[in-house]
Amino acid sequence: MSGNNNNNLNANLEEMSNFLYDIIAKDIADGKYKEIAIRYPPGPNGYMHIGHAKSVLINYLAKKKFGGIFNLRFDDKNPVSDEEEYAKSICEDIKWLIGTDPDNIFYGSDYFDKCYEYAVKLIKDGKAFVCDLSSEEFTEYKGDFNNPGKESPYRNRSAEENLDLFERMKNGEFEDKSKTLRAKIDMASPNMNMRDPIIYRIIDVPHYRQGNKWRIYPMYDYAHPLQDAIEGITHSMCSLEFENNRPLYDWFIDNVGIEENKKPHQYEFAKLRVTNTVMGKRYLKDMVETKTVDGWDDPRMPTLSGLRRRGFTPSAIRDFVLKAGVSKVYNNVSIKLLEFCQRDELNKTAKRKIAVLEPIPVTIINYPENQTEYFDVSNNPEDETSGTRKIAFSKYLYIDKSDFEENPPPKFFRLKPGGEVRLMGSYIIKCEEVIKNPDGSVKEILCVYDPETGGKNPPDGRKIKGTIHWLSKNNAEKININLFDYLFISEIPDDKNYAEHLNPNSKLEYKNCLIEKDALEADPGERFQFVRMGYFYKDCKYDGTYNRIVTLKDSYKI
RNA sequence: UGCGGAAUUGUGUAACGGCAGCACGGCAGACUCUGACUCUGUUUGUCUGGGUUCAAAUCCUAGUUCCGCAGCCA
Repeated sequence: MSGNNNNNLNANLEEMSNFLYDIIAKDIADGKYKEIAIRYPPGPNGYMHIGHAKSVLINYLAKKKFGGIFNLRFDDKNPVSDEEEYAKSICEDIKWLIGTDPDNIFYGSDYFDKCYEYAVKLIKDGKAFVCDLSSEEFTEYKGDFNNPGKESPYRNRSAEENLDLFERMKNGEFEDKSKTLRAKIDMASPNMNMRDPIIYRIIDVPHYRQGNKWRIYPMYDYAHPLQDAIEGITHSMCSLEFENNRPLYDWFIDNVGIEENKKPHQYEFAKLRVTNTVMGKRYLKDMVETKTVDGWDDPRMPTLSGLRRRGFTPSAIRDFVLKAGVSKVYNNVSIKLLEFCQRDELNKTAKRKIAVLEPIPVTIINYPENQTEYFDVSNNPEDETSGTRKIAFSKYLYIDKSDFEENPPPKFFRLKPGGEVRLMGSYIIKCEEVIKNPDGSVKEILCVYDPETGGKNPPDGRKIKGTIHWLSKNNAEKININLFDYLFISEIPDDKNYAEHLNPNSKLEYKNCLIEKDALEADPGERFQFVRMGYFYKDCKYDGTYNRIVTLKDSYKI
């Protein structure tokens, strides 16, 4: 299906290196671990995008490189936002991306009992307390960057009282938001995360997986390290914005009583950003809701479902992510790198087909009326094993509107009045006459063909610079073509004013395009290069519609 | 402003005291029955100022800029 890039999950493991893998390699060299345990922990509250792909791949490839296990763990501890549908799509997207299932699929919500036990332990140890402060009071007591916080008046409740209140929180005796369980750390800490953070809050909403079992739900900072510890994760990798949370991560690991040699450790890397699109879940959701795009799987979206529907291959996405690299620098990787990765793969694997976007009739005036002859054309000049196919030639042809210019600019090598051009794979033709519509547009072009040039060079040795694609009337089927391109022409600001940043060419729809007949019999999922137009993929939602995945590079530079 | 991070060419990423390299993009050329591919050439960089050293992107020092943290989000 795909060529060299298909193996980028295996081939480059040896030389694949980044600062995270250096840490792991050192830990293994030091004998700290024999093999590693890694996880990817999405909250099932949205669709995956290409930024998530980076995270998945960093984790999955670490397991491949160093040996061990790779868990998919749904961090599904928020009943308000987490949904089954999202979990399902994430499973699909990951399998599509890495070509296999994770070693395990776990659910953080299955650890709620364990988390509760640990919380009870913290209370008994005098390290957590039930707090009655309201949301507003909590914020006020927390202080700010310049001022230390104030201790909660409920901070010194007895362990017995806390135990009793906490259990009653669990049993649903209190209103939403009326009480929290907080860790007792340091209200004066310069790290805001350490100012007696909330570890449980009351949410009276049924959980998509646990039903009505729980009325209290743990916060990220508390649940995450425990989930890691429960699964025996060795290296917990997350994005940069959690650097300030690491001391808290360690605090919970230390105080909950995880054995020294079973303590997971958190490491941070910069998440992937890509030019000419947006990655934030809020933005993606907003674009769907404002109909800026047609849905989560709109082929212009950076979601994996969108990229998949556009026709991007998982191997190209992997290649892209690996080429973009891993560091701690705030980055903005060019979309052109993704396009390059996709072209690079498809150039080697995609069969060539001739398609005409905007057909103009061409009549070969010196060709017999009822004659058809067939030329052998390579399916892929890059791949000798791809074989050839037959293309029909007759008196009545179509060429693309863009391949004819009545008043050609300099260095225009395609068809022009009185000029010669090669019809790819067949004859050289010469433009004799242009017939116009009343509005001045081209209605038909009359040409003569040179019988000496069928699939071979002219005997007189003259050089014809231009080669264009074409279709015989009896070898043309109608299709629709969508030309997709990147979404935005510039950064979009916080005001979400998409309109003024949208790329007007991000989606161009063409009806009544023509394609070689036998292309319609293509295998599902097959990708084509429409000669000189780019790489295309049949839209899985709309039969008979082809999406352009990427253009050919500089195809029509004039 | 307190704390935590980060600064290498247009972009991304290497170099871990010893010739600043690679990829993408850009530009120029060669080739071409795809203006693609391929090939060749090419441009541009160590945030700033001091210091240590035979030698600094790398170590020290003082600054600058950018990012993150004050949700009962993650």
